[in-house]
Order: sequence, then C-alpha cells, then structure tokens
Amino acid sequence: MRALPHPATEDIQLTEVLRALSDPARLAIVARLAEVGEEACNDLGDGLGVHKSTLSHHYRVLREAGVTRARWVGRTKVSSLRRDDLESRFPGLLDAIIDGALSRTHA
Amino acid sequence: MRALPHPATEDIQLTEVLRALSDPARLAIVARLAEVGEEACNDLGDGLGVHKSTLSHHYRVLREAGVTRARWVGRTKVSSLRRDDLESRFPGLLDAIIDGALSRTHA
DNA sequence: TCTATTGTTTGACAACAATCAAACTATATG
DNA sequence: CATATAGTTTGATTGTTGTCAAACAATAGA
Repeated sequence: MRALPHPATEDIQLTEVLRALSDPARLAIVARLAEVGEEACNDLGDGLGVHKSTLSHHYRVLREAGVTRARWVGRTKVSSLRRDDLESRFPGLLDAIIDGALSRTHA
Repeated sequence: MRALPHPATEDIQLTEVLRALSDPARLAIVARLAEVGEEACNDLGDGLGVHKSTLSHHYRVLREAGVTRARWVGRTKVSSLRRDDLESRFPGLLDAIIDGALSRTHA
C-alpha cells in the first residue's frame, strides 16, 4: 500500500489523458480537485455513488495517465492535479477541460 | 447512404468529445483535418493503415460526438472540424488538443 | 498489541470498442 | 444500362473497461 508510480512529465500521452478524462466519474473527480486543490480519496468519492474499489480504480487511472499526483499522508492518500506538468506538456488543455466540466456541473 | 445526423451544438457532451479524441486513429484524423481544412475520407485515411470499414466507423464516432461536420459531395463524403461550435461550447479545448497532437506528430 | 480506519487487489461479469472481411447501397460516368 | 467508385452495414472476433464484492494490507491510535 505504498508505491505510487507516476509517469514523467515528458511521458504523459495526450490520448491517455483524454481517455482518462472521458469517464464521467473521473471527470467529476478532476473538476472537484480543481476546486479544492487537493483532497483525500473518500472525501472526493462522496456523492459519486460509486464503490470504494471502483473509486480506487479511477484514481489509479488518473495517476497513471499523469493527470493527478498522489502521496501518502498517514493512512490517507491525498491527490492533486498535475497542473504545471500538464500545462507545460499540453498548454491550455486542462483548463479548457475543467472549464467545460464546471460550466456543465453548476451553471 | 445519405443521412448524416449531427448533434446540435448545445448537445455536444464533453465526455463524448474526449472519448472520441482519445483514440489515436481519430486524433490523427482530427489533426490532419486541422491542417487541410476539409477532405474526403479516403484521402484522410491514407497512412493510417486501417481498413476502410474501420475508417468509416471512426468518422461516424467523430461526427456523432459533434467533433466533425460531414456532407456529401457527389459520391465522396467531405468532413471538416466543427471549430466554431466546439469553441463556443468548450472554449480553447479543440485548439489545445490539436496543438498537443501536432506537436507530437511533427516536432 | 489489538482494533478501527483507509485504501488496494483480485476475481467475476457485463458492456463497450476496435478491427477486419464480406456483402451491400448509392452515385457518377462511359 | 452497365460498371466502376465511395462509403456503409453487418457479423465475428478480440481486447478493454467499469463495476461490485470479498479478501487483503498497512497504518494510526487506544
């Protein structure tokens, strides 16, 4: 329950980022992360109505795609967006997606 | 071989756009369309190394997701990006994706 | 050390997606 | 009209994905 491999910034693939964000649950997670900065998994899972193992799966997909960074704080895992890395690799992409997701969620 | 339904601009869904563009073949099609403006299917299929029926499938996915607009010109189908529609719905998204795809392809 | 808490892993299953091949449809043109 | 051309549709196959449930692992705290 310790290793959390992340892809290097230059190894982040556009198609994998897009695929990771094409799932409604994962897009919701990212949108929420964009608002709160970083948060523990369970807090984020609230309201998604999804099983905890499914949630764990989604977090792994996001991390392995290079969308999020995760670290252990005690026994809780804290995730945050890799904003700078994504911005340097695909300028404007993350912001555009977050804007689109948020305008859909509460507009 | 005539009906080509397109979603209305306001019905274009972010997750469907992202899913459509998360496939390497479709992303390549979109990148190419971004360069040449509009083009017939077979011309675009060149170099993708994919069967014509598979190509037809990809075009339908792109069209149904609201990414492309297709029209018949004689017996050839011409596709183009729905730049304005996508820009009004998800500002900056398409450009960011195209930039990312092109910088990967020939940089 | 025992226990409660957090999250992961594995297995199973159903739904979906990409691909090809072959048959089909529609259109342009000789 | 006959034929070649341009795409589509259908069927089969193969691989991927989202989901849950149950078992597991690791850590914090009493």
